[in-house]
Amino acid sequence: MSIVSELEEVRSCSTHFVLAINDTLNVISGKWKLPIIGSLMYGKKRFKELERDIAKITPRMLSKELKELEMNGIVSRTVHPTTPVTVEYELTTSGESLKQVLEPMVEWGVQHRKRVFGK
Amino acid sequence: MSIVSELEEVRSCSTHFVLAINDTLNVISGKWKLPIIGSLMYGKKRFKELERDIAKITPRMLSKELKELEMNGIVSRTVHPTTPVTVEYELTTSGESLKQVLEPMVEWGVQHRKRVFGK
DNA sequence: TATATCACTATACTTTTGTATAGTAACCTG
DNA sequence: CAGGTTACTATACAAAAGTATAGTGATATA
Repeated sequence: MSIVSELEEVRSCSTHFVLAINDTLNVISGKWKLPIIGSLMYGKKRFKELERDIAKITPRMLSKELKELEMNGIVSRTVHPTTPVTVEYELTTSGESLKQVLEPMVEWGVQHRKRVFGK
Repeated sequence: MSIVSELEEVRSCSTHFVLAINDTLNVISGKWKLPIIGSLMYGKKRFKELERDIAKITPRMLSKELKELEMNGIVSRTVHPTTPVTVEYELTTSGESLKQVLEPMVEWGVQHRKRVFGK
């Protein structure tokens, strides 16, 4: 089935429509996923670099969210056998492609804020 | 400040970028907001109609989420003094404009599912 | 008079999500 | 050989989000 006709079908059924959006939502929701993705959009980073980049994140949460992002194919993890080991996290092509959904969210967010708290 | 130059600024700063996306995310996140919005995309609905439309939602959650959506200017609430009272919920123009962010999410969600569970 | 409809609200509870704090193992530097 | 670096994990706890169940008041119908 082509992507175009599949999208037609999903759009026509409220249940499938909501499910597809939830697939996307699950990937980016959680308190720290966006800050992590945002940071990785500037290039690959090591664990400690992310920890320093993202104010107030704890190593537990960073580790947890990175694992989920990796499972979802959004980031890749590469271990370099240096001493001490260094681990690099990087956006996959799927991760990069999230820009197409984040960009409209930025636009809507900015416009919404204007509507809510005057111009 | 124009919307265009403002978007430029937001895109250039990781913190503002994440904040704008979170403004959007907060409006649509929660287990029941998308089903509600999805249902209202087919036209105005009364409380009981929404309750019947959305499988397994409790009146408590429906009431709670509708209140939040109303506060955020996504839905409007109109009371008709019939007996018993009927209350109609409808998407505002802000609510309708969410389509511009939901549509890319549908596309990404469908493509992501293909990538994750084979074609 | 008994039951049903409408649009909710109240109370108590469980589950999920996130925080705080400390610790691990391997190695390098002073 | 004490202290710092790396990338984490373990345990306990607090807060937020969601569920289950019952009840409200006005009115209409059987």
